Amino acid sequence: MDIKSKLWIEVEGEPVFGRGRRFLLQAIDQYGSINQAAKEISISYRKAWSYIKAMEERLGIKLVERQAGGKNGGGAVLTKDAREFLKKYEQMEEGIREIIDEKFRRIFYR
Amino acid sequence: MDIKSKLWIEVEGEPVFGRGRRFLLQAIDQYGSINQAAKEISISYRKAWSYIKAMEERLGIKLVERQAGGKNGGGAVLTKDAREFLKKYEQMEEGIREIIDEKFRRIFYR
DNA sequence: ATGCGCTATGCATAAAAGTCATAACGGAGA
DNA sequence: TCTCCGTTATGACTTTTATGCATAGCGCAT
Repeated sequence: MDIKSKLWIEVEGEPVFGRGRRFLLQAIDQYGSINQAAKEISISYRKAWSYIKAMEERLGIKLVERQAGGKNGGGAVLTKDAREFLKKYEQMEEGIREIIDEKFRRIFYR
Repeated sequence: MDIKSKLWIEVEGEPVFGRGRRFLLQAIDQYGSINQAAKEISISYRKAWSYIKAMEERLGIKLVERQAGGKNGGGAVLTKDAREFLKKYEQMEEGIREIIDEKFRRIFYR
């Protein structure tokens, strides 16, 4: 028996940011390409693209600067806003998992 | 922008208990009927029934004692095991929401 | 006997998620 | 200049999951 938790941010009742999207942005930052990032975190390009589109629409912020064609076929980089948002979200998650796990052990397996 | 969180328990990777199921069991306890409970928390009887079935199968514990037919058409009551489980889960949720909300405000709206 | 409100469940429908196919872009190298 | 490559960008289809509908059976009370 395991405890699980999710943490996400909504705008007008629609999810805009969570763990999966965090992974995606981090991977884009690392690999410089949506395509490569998607492969790395094992989701389809289509899905990654939809995530980004939805995030940007709902937050009203440009998160990923894209280029189709050109050197290496193009690529994508995070905007400054994206980095700031990411940082805040990381702080948000920090420590929460531990609190929950500890509580679970204490209550269910004391 | 709001922060949301979910907390649930899994057995072998399958969810067995979360907030929705907690509401359901509490409502059954209160109303003495799956049907009435489902109406009260605005889900279909079908869904409530599926929840209970899955929970019982995965936990391997009988949670709800049911009777079809009889006085008042029958009804349902929680088993002792269900009450114990419910109590533990309630303790589990307690305080976590507050921690998350506080953290969210501090980080995103400081 | 009949009615009532309940449990029980198969089946159809709807919604969501995932997959596939295709187009366009623009630098690099032949 | 022209083709190739890896990328972004989407529409359309398929598969899976969730939801809702319809119907049957139960047993007390009247």
